[in-house]
Amino acid sequence: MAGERSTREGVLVSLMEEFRGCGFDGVSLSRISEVTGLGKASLYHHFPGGKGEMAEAVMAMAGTWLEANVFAPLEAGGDPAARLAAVLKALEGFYEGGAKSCLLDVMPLGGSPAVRAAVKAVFLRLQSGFERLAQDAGLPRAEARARAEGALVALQGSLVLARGLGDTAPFARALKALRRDFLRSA
Amino acid sequence: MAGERSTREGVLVSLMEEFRGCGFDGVSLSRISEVTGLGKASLYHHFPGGKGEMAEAVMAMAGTWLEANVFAPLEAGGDPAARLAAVLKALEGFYEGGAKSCLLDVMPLGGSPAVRAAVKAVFLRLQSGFERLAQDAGLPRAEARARAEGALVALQGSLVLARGLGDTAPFARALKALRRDFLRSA
DNA sequence: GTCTATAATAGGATAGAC
DNA sequence: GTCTATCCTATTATAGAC
Repeated sequence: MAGERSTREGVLVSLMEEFRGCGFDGVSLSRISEVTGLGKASLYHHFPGGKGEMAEAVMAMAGTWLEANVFAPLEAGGDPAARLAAVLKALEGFYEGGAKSCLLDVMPLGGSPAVRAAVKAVFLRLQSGFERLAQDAGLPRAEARARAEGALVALQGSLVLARGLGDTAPFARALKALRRDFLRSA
Repeated sequence: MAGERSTREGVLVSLMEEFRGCGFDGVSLSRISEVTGLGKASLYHHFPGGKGEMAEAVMAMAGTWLEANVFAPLEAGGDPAARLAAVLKALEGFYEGGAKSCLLDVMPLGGSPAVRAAVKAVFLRLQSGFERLAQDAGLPRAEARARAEGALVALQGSLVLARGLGDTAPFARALKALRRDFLRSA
């Protein structure tokens, strides 16, 4: 997910960094022009729909990344413990240990209905993916559902706390607790 | 905390609703003028520092509310179960059952250093307040610390999830779990 | 304390050359 | 595909009358 600046993907990576750092409304086209190295007109060549389309494209790219690094392990067969470890490691990297905010948190504010719909869809798929993982580990359906929601709450909440405190430790502790407890039998 | 629109407190209540609904950058002075019923010049009469000062005033008012409805019960003596119940009931009302976002989540994006400092201070005080409550219930210090952080994570995370899903149920479940488990002996 | 009016700037978006 | 130049609107903020 590293980005050469000249490719579309590189532009989107820079865009994502801006959006998750400042939120949709906090990012200006001038700023986007700076960080991507592209003039405003060039940006409109790539994203005729303007800032709204840029946000949707960022959500789509994040979706692609999630597909490969989170949904796939969650929904694949195989050892639940290994799948959990893979997912948490991927998320730890994505959030840079708690230093970066989550698009699912910051994008709904100011984002278009399409962006909000994407956020909702991702939350639902994460929920069912974690639920599937917990069930594969032998947990009953109701308990699996509760743990899946708990995992999403822990990830989002600890990121909010980490940002507010300017300290990544809460996120690190949340990951540690998930590794320890998520699959533990009831 | 109900607001007549003409008093300073009423203006601040309207302001807080806007800020927590759209974030700092998502709120314009025109919008603020609409919802408060005051012209822009009048707003600058009350808040010479402009939007930044309005945000700081909102944080201050929220701090006052927290003082009376959350910090006081957390830090008071008396039955821990009753204090927990009072705090959670107050928070449930403040967030309207999960329908409203938290300033601690949305204000750091775009907010001034003063606002971010206020957010951090509130998180620290909440952390130590919940920790005190758990200790008063007989939990060892380390466990009390962990539960306090867990409570903040659960509140923030469930609010993020509720907003993203457009469904207050995660917040309701988080409150229920806190009522059930926060003081339970280890 | 509130208003109307207005400035000054930043924001999103487009035209047209290269 | 990218650029410079420009447009239009919204935004923040202020002046000055009442």
